[in-house]
Amino acid sequence: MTSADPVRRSTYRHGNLRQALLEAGLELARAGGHDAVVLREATRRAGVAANAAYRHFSDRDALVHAVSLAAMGELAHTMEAEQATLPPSTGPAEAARARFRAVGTGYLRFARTEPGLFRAAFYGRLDMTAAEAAESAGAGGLTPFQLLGAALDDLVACGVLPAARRPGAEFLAWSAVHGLAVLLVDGPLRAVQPDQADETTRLLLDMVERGL
Amino acid sequence: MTSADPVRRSTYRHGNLRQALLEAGLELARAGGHDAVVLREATRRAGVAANAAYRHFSDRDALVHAVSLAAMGELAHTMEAEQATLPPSTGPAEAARARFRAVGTGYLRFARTEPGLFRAAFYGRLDMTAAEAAESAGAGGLTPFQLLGAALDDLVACGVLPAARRPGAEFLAWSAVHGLAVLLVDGPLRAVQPDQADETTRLLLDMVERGL
DNA sequence: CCTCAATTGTGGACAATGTCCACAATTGCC
DNA sequence: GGCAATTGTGGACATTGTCCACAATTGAGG
Repeated sequence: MTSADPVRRSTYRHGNLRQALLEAGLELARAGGHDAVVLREATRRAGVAANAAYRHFSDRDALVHAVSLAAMGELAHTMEAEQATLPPSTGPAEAARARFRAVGTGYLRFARTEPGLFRAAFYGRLDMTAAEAAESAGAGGLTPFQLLGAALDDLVACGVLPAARRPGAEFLAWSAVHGLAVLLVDGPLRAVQPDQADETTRLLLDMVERGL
Repeated sequence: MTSADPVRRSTYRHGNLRQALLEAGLELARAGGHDAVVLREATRRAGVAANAAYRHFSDRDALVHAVSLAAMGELAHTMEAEQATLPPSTGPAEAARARFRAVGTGYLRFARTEPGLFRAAFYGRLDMTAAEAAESAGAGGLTPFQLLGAALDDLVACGVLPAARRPGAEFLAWSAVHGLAVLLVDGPLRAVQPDQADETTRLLLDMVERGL
């Protein structure tokens, strides 16, 4: 089942090829990560000749990069959704703590629910500009990285995290959560049972909270 | 400069093709990570027809996997070297702490020094058996994962780490260090300056020590 | 309304790669 | 000394990314 949906069109122009290619690329990435994003298959799904893609993406890499940003956007959505499910807390400090943990659990939920998109989100030859690009943002307009930063700011504002520890804290928390995600998704920990993964997630966030 | 060293040989048999392919694969991985390991190029460098590889590896994936294990072995060596440079410590607790940190700094040194091998070490469709395979061991016979476990055991033995926190601790420490490594090597943090990476490494290990 | 240039798609081609099949050279065991 | 297993070779095929020349369509300016 390589090519699906060979859309026949009557007009010579496609109309919205760039978007169609991006969506096809996202589907491919969802199924197999960034290196499952194959240009020709995307054009096939869009019902268009292979070369047409080059009118919208200079390169296969350009398509993959666009897919990366979109995948990061989906990650942001999952993180927002996780924060939205939080029960009302007792106090502001507890609320800030819960929001912070939700950033991590949302991140890991996404990685385990959409492993292909997760891998695609972080392997497109990207730098920090990608982590702050508007295309990578969720409904609230914040990228995953910015959601983490906001949660950390809240921790400081509520006195949970000493201000002296704030600088660079995003990279520490990010590293810990990202590391577990990578090990679970396509690292040596891929075989662990879901409930064990949940438990490890909890322990990891405990460690981060204590250690930050 | 695709194929180098087109070794001419007089005998029909190569003599040690498997090893030659593995070494060629390691060189390719060193230069470009696991997906730079291309079967035909490896055979070219070994001075042999492309199909000869199939007598020793069932698949390209099998070659990549062997390269992964070998790369993990090199990682183990770097970690051992890092531990070997430790100055004599004041007490056993300090020594255990230093050995533990050396595991992390060695890991990150390897990732930054040999990014290609590092990537290759962790993307070969591997599970925990790879982390404990003899091929992945260093001079001391321990794999990177086992070196970490030993360091944690020492922490417990010296009373630095409560025994109740020991179960699963390797996965927490590993996640944190691995995450930073991945973000630095081909994640969004690839552009940070070396001294900033050093500083972040230090902060990360502080966090882990406090939080474990 | 008509022309003409810019835009967007098409078709054919090329090199590279992983992998398969049939065949050849060599080795070593009985 | 013969014969079967092992190890390499040669040629082939499908797939992919990418390039070049060309075709269809669109839209702006006269």
